[in-house]
Amino acid sequence: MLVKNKNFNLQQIAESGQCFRMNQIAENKYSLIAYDRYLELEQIDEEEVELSCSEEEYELIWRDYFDLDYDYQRIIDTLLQGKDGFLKEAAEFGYGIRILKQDFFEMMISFIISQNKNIPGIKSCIEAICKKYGNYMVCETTGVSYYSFPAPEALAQADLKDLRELKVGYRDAYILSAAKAVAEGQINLSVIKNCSYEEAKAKLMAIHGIGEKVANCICLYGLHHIGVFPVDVWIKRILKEIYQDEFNIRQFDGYMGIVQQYMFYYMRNKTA
DNA sequence: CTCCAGGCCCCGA
DNA sequence: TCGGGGCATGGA
Repeated sequence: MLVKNKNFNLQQIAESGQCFRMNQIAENKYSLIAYDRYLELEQIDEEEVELSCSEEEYELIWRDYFDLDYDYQRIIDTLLQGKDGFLKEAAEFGYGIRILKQDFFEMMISFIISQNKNIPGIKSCIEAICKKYGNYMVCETTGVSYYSFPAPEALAQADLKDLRELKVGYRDAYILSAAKAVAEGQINLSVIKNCSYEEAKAKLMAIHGIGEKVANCICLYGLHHIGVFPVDVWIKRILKEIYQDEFNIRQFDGYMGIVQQYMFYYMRNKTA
């Protein structure tokens, strides 16, 4: 299944720090596990990506997952035509990144794990959790075996000692409280999906182990509130060192989260 | 070896 | 309401 889009770059997305189960498997080729499925993707050229799935599956899952009906070029152009030098560089550098519409529960747990961890560390914890609490599956089209991300009910039955063995550290209780909140109904997906950003954030922050930053990431990546501006150590560094703490986060009202993604990605990689 | 990571909780002021 | 210490652990 061939997809044409001017702003669809696999490497950029895989390394953007928003998804943790997308990995390079060969030159220009990536694997992805999401929504209980396994997908392989190949960057054919700057504007073309080949997906290892049928057109039906693409229409059902991946078109929406990669937010392919949203015009990211418009935002890139806005930044490139603006007066802000840092944002120009960030837009040029982050060209091809999109904000994925990932699974809500997976984002909850992934960003709880993310606190005080680097991205390779986050990934290894998530894989360990999938292997222990997810389902063993085999992809029909590729024959590749993998573990799905666990359902809330499965993870809610974990005990702290077992979680600790997966090297999640002090986040064990946070993971458990979040899984129980979903499994027991305090957080209901169909309800929170229809909440405003403020309501969703408040519900999330009521969970032990979810603060403002993690709640914002869940809202942005798990609920697709693209106006949200998560502030982590890298963004803090930008706000202080580049803008002397005078950055106006209201200047891109309604899509500040996308701009944030370009800023984060540029700052994290430009000196690496 | 040391330093740091897409932070949060908890405590004392 | 705000600031700082403590926290588990692996990667660099």
